[in-house]
Amino acid sequence: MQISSQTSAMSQIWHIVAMIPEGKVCSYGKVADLAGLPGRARYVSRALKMAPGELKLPWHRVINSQGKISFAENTEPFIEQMQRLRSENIVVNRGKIKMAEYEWQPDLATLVLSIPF
DNA sequence: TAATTGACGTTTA
DNA sequence: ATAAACGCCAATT
Repeated sequence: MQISSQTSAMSQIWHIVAMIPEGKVCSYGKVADLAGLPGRARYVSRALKMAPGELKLPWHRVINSQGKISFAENTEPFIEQMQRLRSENIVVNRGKIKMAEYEWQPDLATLVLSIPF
């Protein structure tokens, strides 16, 4: 694996995801915005897929803007994500949750000071 | 080198 | 509420 500017962008994303607190969720697009990559929601999904397992990122707390799990229903990862969310007291119905109730509201000051430039 | 693929989002119908 | 049509672009094929 090559350390490059791309890796840097991914690490930005990883830092953001790592900050999502238990019992809360954040959309791919929002993570991208917070990481300074507007319009790059798809890149967030790639970054999560490429993330080393040792980082133990709370990847299950990242869902799409419609409040739904993005893995196809009944697939192994879909089921795991749903179980992980429920284990944090998040109500999930048909892979969908109520965004208004669980969306993470990041504190900008903490955010800025937590991310390396 | 070129084409396809996605753990997505917004706009439009 | 649902769905299609775009836009996006690194990684994969």
